[in-house]
Order: sequence, then C-alpha cells, then structure tokens
Amino acid sequence: MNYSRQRETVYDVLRSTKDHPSADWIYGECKKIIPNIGLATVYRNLEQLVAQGKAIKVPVGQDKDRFDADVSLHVHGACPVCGKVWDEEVSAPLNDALKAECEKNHSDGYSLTFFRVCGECKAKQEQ
Amino acid sequence: MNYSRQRETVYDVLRSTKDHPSADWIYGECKKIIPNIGLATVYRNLEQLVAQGKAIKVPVGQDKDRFDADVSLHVHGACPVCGKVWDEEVSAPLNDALKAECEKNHSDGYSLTFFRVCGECKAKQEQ
DNA sequence: AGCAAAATCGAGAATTATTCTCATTTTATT
DNA sequence: AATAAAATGAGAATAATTCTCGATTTTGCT
Repeated sequence: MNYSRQRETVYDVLRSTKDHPSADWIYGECKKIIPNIGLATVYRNLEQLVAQGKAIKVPVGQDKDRFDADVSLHVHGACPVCGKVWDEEVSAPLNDALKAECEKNHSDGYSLTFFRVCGECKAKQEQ
Repeated sequence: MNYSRQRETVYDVLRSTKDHPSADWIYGECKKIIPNIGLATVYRNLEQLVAQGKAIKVPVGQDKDRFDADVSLHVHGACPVCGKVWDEEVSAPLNDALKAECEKNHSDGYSLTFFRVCGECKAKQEQ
C-alpha cells in the first residue's frame, strides 16, 4: 500500500468528527481540501481503512453506510427519525457482560445500537 | 389498512423461517404461492409490517436488508464472510444489563449483533 | 347483491448508494 | 531519470429499493 494524499485526507476528515458520517459527507469535506477528489476515491479509501482496521462501518439500518474512526468496541445510539448516530455511554455491568459474552462465543466483535428519537426530532414531533 | 392476500403471504413466509431473510428471498418464496406477485408488493408489505410492529429490519451491515418476524428484543449473530444471520442466546446478566440500559436511557429498543465467522465459512477458509 | 371510495396491486421506470472500468497520474525503487 | 506498481478521476455499470400509474381488489353502505 502506497501513500496517497487522498487517503490521508479521507482519514483526517473521518477522525475530525464524532458524527459517524456517511461517505458522501466525507466526500464533501474532502473536496474542501482537494477540490477535484473523486467520489470513488473516497469509497475506495474508506474500504481500505476498514480493511486495515483503522475505521469501522456502523450498521444502523439506515440507507447510507456510516463510518467511524473510533475502532474500539463501543456502543451507539441512533435516531430512527433523522438517522443521527452518536456514541452512547453505558453502565459498567453492561460493558462487562458484553465483553464476557464476546469471549464466551469467540466473536470478533459486536455492534450494539440503542434506538431513541433524538431531542431535535422529538421537539419537531410535538409541534 | 385493508386485508390483502399478498400481505398475508409475505407475513406467512417471513414467519415460516428463522433465517432472517432478505426481501428478494421472501419474494421468491411468495412466488411459489402467488406466481404473479410483484417485487414492489413484497417491499411495500414488508415496510408496512415493520411499521405495524409485526416485523423488524435487522441491521447487519450487509448489502441487503434482513427481516425478522420475531419482534421481541433478542440478540443476533452474523457471519462477516457469507452474511448469514442467526439468533444468539446470551447470558442472563447480559440480557438484564441490556434491559436496564434500555430503561435508563428511554430507548425504544436496541440492536445487538455479534460478528463471528460461521462454521461453514471457517471450514472453507482452512482448505 | 350493487356501487362508490379507498386501498392495494403488478409492471416497469426511476432513484440512490456503491462498485467497476480504464486511461492517466503519482509513488516507490533502482 | 527510468520503470513498475499503486492510486486517481470521471463516468459508466450495478444492485437494492422506491416510485408511478393504470388496473384490480377490498370495504362500507344501501
């Protein structure tokens, strides 16, 4: 694998946010830095970052894939209305039980997402 | 919401399996019962069943959406190689911790999937 | 049963996210 | 500087899903 400014930029952009962005948002941000970067390049590099273990795809059942540069095992929250994704802090007992289960069933990892209408969407619904 | 044979068939097919099938597999099965059923009808009815709370979409980060007629909160396993999805039995402490967390953060539900290469794919890899 | 309104359907077109192709450019090596 | 391998940008191709629309089915009413 050779160095490329595009790949570095994709990684920088992904690390710059905790918003679990989609590929096209990352593409937009990269364009601000490398105006003629191609969308396919962004997809290619995201794929490689995931393969290298430097990023993960967050499966939240939305239309678009979401990416995260935080590859540690952690829990997500997601709004089923607007699709927003955030990191969710969970209790120590839950974390311990997850870790234990993972070891017990020899899993490579897990994905845990709690679904909850976010404050913004709840406010809109009540209007 | 009116009755329709197509919707009943989609629901019957979905309930008949524990394989967490994709829309096109369900379409294939429905065709055996109603040969001229349309793919859009299957998608439409799956969407309605989900909206009614009679089915869930299982987010496993695969290309295709997976559906499940078991709407109780339960844990999934998924093979990152072939995409197979199964129900995973977990320890009582984990179940309790999940339920507690859900109540604590007022979530509508959660999705927990453990990733693990399935026996079949592991056997192939070792050849 | 007969009728009108509303719901649903089937077929195929349209949309959307993602992947692929290929000629060109960049990177690493000598 | 010459070369091979890797990466790129642009746009075409693919694949899952959604939309459109005229035809059919279901429901509620008489």
